[in-house]
Amino acid sequence: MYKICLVEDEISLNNLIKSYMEKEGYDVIQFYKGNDALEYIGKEKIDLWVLDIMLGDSISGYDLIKKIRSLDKNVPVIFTSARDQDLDKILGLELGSDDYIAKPYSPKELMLRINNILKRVYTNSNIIKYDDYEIDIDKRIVLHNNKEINLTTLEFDLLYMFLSNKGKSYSRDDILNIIWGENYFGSDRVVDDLIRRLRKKMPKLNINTIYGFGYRLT
Amino acid sequence: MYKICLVEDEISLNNLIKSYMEKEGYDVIQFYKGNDALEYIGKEKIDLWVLDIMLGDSISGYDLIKKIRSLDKNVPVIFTSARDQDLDKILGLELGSDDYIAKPYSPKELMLRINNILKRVYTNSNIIKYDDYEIDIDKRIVLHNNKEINLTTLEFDLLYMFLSNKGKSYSRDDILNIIWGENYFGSDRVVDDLIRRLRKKMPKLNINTIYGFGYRLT
DNA sequence: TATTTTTATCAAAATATTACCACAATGATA
DNA sequence: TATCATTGTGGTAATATTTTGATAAAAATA
Repeated sequence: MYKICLVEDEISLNNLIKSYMEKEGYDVIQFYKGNDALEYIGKEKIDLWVLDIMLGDSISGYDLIKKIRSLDKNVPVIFTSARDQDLDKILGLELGSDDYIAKPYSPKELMLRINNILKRVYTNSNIIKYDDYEIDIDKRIVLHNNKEINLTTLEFDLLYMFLSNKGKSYSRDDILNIIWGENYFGSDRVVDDLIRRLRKKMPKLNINTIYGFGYRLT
Repeated sequence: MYKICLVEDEISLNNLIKSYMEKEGYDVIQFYKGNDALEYIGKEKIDLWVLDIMLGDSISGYDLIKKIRSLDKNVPVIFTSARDQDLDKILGLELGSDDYIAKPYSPKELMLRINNILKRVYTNSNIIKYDDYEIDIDKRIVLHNNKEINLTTLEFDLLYMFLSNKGKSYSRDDILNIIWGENYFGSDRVVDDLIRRLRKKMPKLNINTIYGFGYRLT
């Protein structure tokens, strides 16, 4: 599920857009004040920002984009504005995959744009999301709030096994066969330790122990 | 400098796109009305057309493309449209190097498409940049601050493999298959050594080792 | 509750993998 | 054939990872 952060000081518009987004199945974090949004940046991994340029307080959309970009050069951002001259400023930024939509816009149009952008930016990649983790299968890397978590080959394979069948229970034998292959005949206690290492590196992973059987990711 | 002709009846969108194009360094001729555009066709040499299908007056994008094609069979054209069913009609045309983008589109996306098409159609060099390196794929040469770095065949193939999918992790087997082909049955230690040689010649290349798996260029 | 079985944790030991180098083999070229 | 550039090989050193074994903790069982 994509997480969208919406910053808009017109309260009724903000709520309207939010409900549209939620209807579409997005997870929405909304802010009415630039200050609150500014403080929030970096706390959670956001997939798309929708920023009004003119916010009621001393913080503007420009201030927000600067901080956002300092932490993530690629996350898409859609600006909204009522004034044409703001466009030039935005163009001056030349940063990331930005987009612009002039006020007054129809919520429908905004939603179409959002869908398009998310599809374009995230579709060609093979990325699985879990909590705040982003697991890129092709690159074999795991990001947590844009910071890379370094997994060994076995650890990554185990993680991938769990993710490719979320909720499935794996016996120790299953895991040995999948990760170590059928020619491994050592002790099955290695599984415990691999699980331990993965839990340690990715504490938010919900790996359940099934006593007397094996493990499961929920 | 490329000359782009933009035909779009939504005035604000037209202006927005025009300023994006100019920002990118293109020479833009804009029309709000199909009639004006129709009259203009053939007057100047245009490198790329961006046509809205539904124009406000009696002339549609289809009428324009017919006249354009009667004079130039190859000039690339990008259609824009709000309606899905228009897509089928366009595909039915089967003319020239056309492209299609659905409304509402993000200006960024349109610009990306435009850049790609112009590059594909008008340029025959294919140069990838990485740090201070310039890699010319067709000529198979690498420049570093305008000084040529001499790579062997295998080294260049490896470099090209990495560049064609930046960030992707390649297992040793992947690399053996891609570089040496499927009929190679020697030791996979050749991979290490090829990596070592490439690293030595191009030290700024960020080739990561994935212990127990393979390598990745970031 | 006491006992047994299973799992978690940790650090040291064992193992596996990779970097590096020099040299041998190969293959193209003059 | 001699020369040259390139590629493959094998050994060693350096590194990263995994396994092991001991003990503690937790869960099931009687």
